[in-house]
Amino acid sequence: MANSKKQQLLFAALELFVKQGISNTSTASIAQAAGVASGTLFHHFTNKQGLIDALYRWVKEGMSDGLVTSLNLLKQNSDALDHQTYQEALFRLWFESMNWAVTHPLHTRFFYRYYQNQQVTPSLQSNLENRMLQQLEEVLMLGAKNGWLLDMPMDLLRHHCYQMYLSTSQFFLEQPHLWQNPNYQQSAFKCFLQSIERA
Amino acid sequence: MANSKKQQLLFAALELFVKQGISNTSTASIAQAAGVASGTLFHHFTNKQGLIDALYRWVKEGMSDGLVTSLNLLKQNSDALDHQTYQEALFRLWFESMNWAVTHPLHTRFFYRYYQNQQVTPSLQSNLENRMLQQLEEVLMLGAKNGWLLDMPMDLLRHHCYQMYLSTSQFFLEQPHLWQNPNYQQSAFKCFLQSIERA
DNA sequence: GTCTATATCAAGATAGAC
DNA sequence: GTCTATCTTGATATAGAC
Repeated sequence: MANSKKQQLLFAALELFVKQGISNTSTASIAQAAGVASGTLFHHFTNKQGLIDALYRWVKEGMSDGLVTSLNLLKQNSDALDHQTYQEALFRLWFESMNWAVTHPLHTRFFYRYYQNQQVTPSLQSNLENRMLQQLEEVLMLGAKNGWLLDMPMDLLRHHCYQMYLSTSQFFLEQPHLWQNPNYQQSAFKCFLQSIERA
Repeated sequence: MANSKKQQLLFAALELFVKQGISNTSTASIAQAAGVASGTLFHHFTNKQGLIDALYRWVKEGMSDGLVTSLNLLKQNSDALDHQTYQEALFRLWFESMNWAVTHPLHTRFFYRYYQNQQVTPSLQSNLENRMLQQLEEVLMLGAKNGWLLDMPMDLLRHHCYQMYLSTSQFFLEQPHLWQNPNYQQSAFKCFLQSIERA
């Protein structure tokens, strides 16, 4: 079946890329790991770069999907929003993101490692990136408008939040058992919240 | 002269790796850019990996050198240390780091891009990494001991600080003119300080 | 769509003169 | 230490049968 082989190839590539790096992984070995002939890979993807980009898109969309739900919930009730509800919404967003990272180690590692690396076509990368940053900005605007957040330039704030999400998820990804530890879980969020709240 | 050619090769590699990525850069093109014969590269480095690792070490040591000075200043006066002096020391440390990043864009980009990427030999990478993290921990212990910092697990705190340094320097590196803007400069530090201080 | 077999080629690395 | 010339390999990508 067409789609099945394509999926198998993507998944095999994900595993190998994370384990050994993209440039150390030959298309032949991907095909083999997927249980597919080497020529078949080039039926589904125009070339190795095409496979890399498709994989990146696939992974990134998986990451976004989880967030979009939480984000929409928050934006629906944006008219009558009090400070506490906003904080709780931020927490849910944060929590879901971390949870997704810890439960999808391969995806997260791949994304994190090839984020801003020339091995993924840069234009594709920044397109997907911008979509996510834009959504994040909407959420932050809600808080800034109400004076709940630090008075700082929005682009810097947005960058900071995004990077804190990336770096914290990376921390828990490396040590998943710490994500089960309430002290770590709460400290991480407190640190995040404190970094952006108006003092 | 021996050392000169070696340096030229390192610098040419730095430029090309940052511009096109490591795997898209052939040893031949590095030699050419350095104005050196292709065989000469393999006299100075055992192979391409050797060059990559040497470059990584070189860059990382350049980054650390600046910090060590600031760090020592702080540790010398650690006996009689008040809160304000500690905050000022943190600021100096932060400021020097950012400044170094903005004034050394190639080094910083290279480091940032190949940080935790399989393209640099992992054991080398974590050795250099640990040295820096250990120094950072000493500084944070000073603050934690006096109850000035958020009561959170030290490994998480250390990771957070290191990542904030990386991500913020990356922000200003992409837009160097914003580093000249006091509002951005102060906001960034405030955000950092607020994220780790006891409320 | 999938396979096998193979063409092509570029890049890493070496040999040996200077 | 540096150069030129060359070897070798392994990976991408294609051709063509099924």
